[in-house]
Amino acid sequence: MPPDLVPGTPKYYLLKTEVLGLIAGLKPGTLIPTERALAEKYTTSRTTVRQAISELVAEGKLGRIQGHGTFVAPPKMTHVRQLTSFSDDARSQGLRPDSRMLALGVFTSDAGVAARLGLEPGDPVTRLERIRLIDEEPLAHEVAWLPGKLPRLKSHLATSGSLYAVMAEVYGLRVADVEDTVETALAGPEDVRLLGMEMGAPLLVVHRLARDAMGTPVEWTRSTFRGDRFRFVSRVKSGG
Amino acid sequence: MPPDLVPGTPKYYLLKTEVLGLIAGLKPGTLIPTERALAEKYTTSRTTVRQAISELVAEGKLGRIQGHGTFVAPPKMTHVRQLTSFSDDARSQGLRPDSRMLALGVFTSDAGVAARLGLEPGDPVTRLERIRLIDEEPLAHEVAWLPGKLPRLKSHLATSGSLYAVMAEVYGLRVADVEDTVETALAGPEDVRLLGMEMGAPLLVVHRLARDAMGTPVEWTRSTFRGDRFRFVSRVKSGG
DNA sequence: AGTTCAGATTGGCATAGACCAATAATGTTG
DNA sequence: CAACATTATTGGTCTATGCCAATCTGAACT
Repeated sequence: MPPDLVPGTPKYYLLKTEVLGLIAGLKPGTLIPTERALAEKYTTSRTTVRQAISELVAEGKLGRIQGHGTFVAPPKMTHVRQLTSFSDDARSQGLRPDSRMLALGVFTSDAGVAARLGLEPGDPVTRLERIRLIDEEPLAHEVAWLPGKLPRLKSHLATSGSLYAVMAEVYGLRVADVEDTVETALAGPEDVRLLGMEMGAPLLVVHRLARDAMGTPVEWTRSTFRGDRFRFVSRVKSGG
Repeated sequence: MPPDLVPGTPKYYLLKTEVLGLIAGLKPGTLIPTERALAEKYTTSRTTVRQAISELVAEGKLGRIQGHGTFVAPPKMTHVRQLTSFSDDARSQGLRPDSRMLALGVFTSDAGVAARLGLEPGDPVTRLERIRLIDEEPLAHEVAWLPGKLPRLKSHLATSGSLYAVMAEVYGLRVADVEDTVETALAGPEDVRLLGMEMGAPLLVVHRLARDAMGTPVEWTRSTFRGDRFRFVSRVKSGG
């Protein structure tokens, strides 16, 4: 192990840099030594090795499977979020996008949803919950709230696949501008189940409020992205 | 402790929910019981307590100071990132923005910076490194690369404070559109030193490429935000 | 009252070891 | 040969414990 140049740097952090050097240049999927082997090699405890590995996993540099081993992770994918739809964006990058609908229904809005969509609490709203996939891999968990009832949305979605296209062409809801709020969170059991990620790994939580040309809200969405596998891009063009 | 409704949920995660309930409604700054006290109260080990607390700290719900204790963290602040400047944005929200310049100089561009700014490697570029503060608190660490030499930038910045204003008014570099890439990372010793955060806490790393009306790059910036304390908002208006 | 220094308190890091759960490898059996 | 049962391997969780570092407390001393 290289010398501790900055006094006070924890051992697990030094080990982390060590492992980083170890995997530099290795192909994604390559197995690295087991935790027990690393602990012995660097004369430390498995606890310390696990702290180092855990951070590298959280950063998306390593992956691990219980009973199998720890391996070099594939590089992050980029998700471009524009005014256009998820599926069109992905396809334009040469990726294979897909969606799995988990739930679709009409509810009476609570205070939070009503405030965001500019409705009165109790007004009907449509709730659409989906898993977004790219190349068969879960990318995000989305819950979208749309104002009103939107009859036969399910069949329209099955045909088109693109929510924004259906909103515009069938219901006349045209998105003119959006506001994205990005923050971090850590994966809990729900995220682990839906997105197949690690407990405690960082998430990008994106809230989107979309409005039409009149400034009337037409969509309120909460998306949960795997922070270890994806980046998020948003383009802002000035009105001129 | 409430029953383990989902079989297999780790004890540290149950404890996390427990502590969340404990701090619900408490004012920011309120101290919670010590790690040793919590371990005894919930008949578990300090290691498990620390795993639960550490995740709550990473999520920005708790803070802790060695030798002092663990306390309820203040709510996240919102940073709106528009085409306008950091300082104007912050002031419009009633916050007190500030900057500390760490370094300013002219360099010959390496391959990465040259590619992003549309230059040839070796062309001169200006590098500006700053810490962004809101209400005296470090918010972000920024390194900006601007094409060319920009003479007397330092004194101009000292007068105006706003980089975008100086770029436009003095050097004729007008930002017409930007592309932000957001991803997660974990805090290392450098981030801890500059932003005063926890080792291993999640960061929002934002890369911004700004172009003028002709599509010529005028700024390439890497910003590191504290994910536990801030959210990031970007507004996209359609050209129509 | 103010200062200084010693101890107690609290979080930060690390160790050693145990057992569980998922996977892979192996051997056995029909 | 295929299907199944057994065993070994590997990561996941948890315990118990020790020492270090930063902070706070309070007594002793100006």
